[in-house]
Amino acid sequence: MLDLAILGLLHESPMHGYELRKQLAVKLGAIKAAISYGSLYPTLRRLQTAGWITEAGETPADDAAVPPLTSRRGRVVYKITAEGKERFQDLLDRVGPEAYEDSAFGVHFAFFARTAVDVRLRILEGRRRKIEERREGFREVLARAAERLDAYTLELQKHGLEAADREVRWLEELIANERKNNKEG
Amino acid sequence: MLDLAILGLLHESPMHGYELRKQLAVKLGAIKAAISYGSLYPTLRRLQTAGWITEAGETPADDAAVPPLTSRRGRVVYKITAEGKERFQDLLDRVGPEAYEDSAFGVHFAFFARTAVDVRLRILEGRRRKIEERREGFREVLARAAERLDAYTLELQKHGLEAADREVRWLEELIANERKNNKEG
DNA sequence: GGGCCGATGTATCGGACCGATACATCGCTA
DNA sequence: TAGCGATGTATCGGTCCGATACATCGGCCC
Repeated sequence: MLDLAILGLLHESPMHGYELRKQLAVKLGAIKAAISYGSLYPTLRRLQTAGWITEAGETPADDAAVPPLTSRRGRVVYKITAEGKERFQDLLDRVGPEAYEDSAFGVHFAFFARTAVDVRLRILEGRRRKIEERREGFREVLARAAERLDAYTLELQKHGLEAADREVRWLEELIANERKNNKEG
Repeated sequence: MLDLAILGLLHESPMHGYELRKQLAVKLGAIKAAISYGSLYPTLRRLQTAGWITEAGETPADDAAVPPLTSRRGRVVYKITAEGKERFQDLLDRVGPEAYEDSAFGVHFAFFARTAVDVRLRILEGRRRKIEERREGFREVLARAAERLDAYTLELQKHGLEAADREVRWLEELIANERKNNKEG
């Protein structure tokens, strides 16, 4: 998941870790909290080892005269490689059922602008189906067992039902739009 | 987090792992997906080692005549201990900022029926503050950088804003209710 | 001038939690 | 009677988080 997000951002422009995290927090803000450094830096190293990104060395030392006693560790700027771009497209296209899960869906959606139309539709419809099932779960609980639940659990179920319902409608809209643009374009 | 959820459920009645997971899926359905066995069973063992739960042995072998060749491993029913109940109350009462986070908030809320009024209010207000901040974030992005975002990212931000807005209003309602009942009761 | 603080920046470690997998039993139905 | 889906316990590898550490830089107040 992080792989996709990081490759996607670096695809737009080279960046160092800190910046990456901030941009990610904005881009995925609606979906999940900012990712932690405990995930980010190890992942960056892994991506680098895999050859999908490289260090692009921030303005390489024109102040080499400065004694390296306090080994001045500056920012590390990463950029995506050609292999990285391939890998990115691969991750975008090869969508399994995971793509409908809460976290993965958000990341995929965030890069829809770079995703093929049919893949977009497949993801949106899969997601819709999933949320519909979730909604059905809430309905059943509320219909069959409402009297056995305490007030707060009940409230949580109702809130969940409402949220699911709204997400389904949101997805319907997006799907309709996608289909329309698909025909017109 | 799991500790709280499991102790809470076992506080209501003894249960075995599988059942625990199902009940949890219902109780927390609005918040998070069902917890995995890879989390559940290790946690059960941990809670048992800590002395907070014990095995309550499903109707202890009145069929001891059956040869134990196929070491018939039946269901393992767990029940909460006195120490476990103390621990549960402790977890309910000692609320730090984690309790406002997405996952933790849901679990805390699910056991509000067993939570003191002032603690309930503190959690609800903390949560509201947190979501208000999130909402503010969306507003700022939309106001300051909308033209620089692609259509999908924009859509995600708008959806996030709306969801945050609705959650704040939901929390307002709950808080108002809590205050009213507090005075009346 | 000097000290402090918050933002910027890289990095690690332990632990929480998940997804896949394995394996066994039970009751139903084809 | 064979197969299948639900029930049930359990482990393993891997992803990701939260806390923590440490260093620099700019601005602010005294």
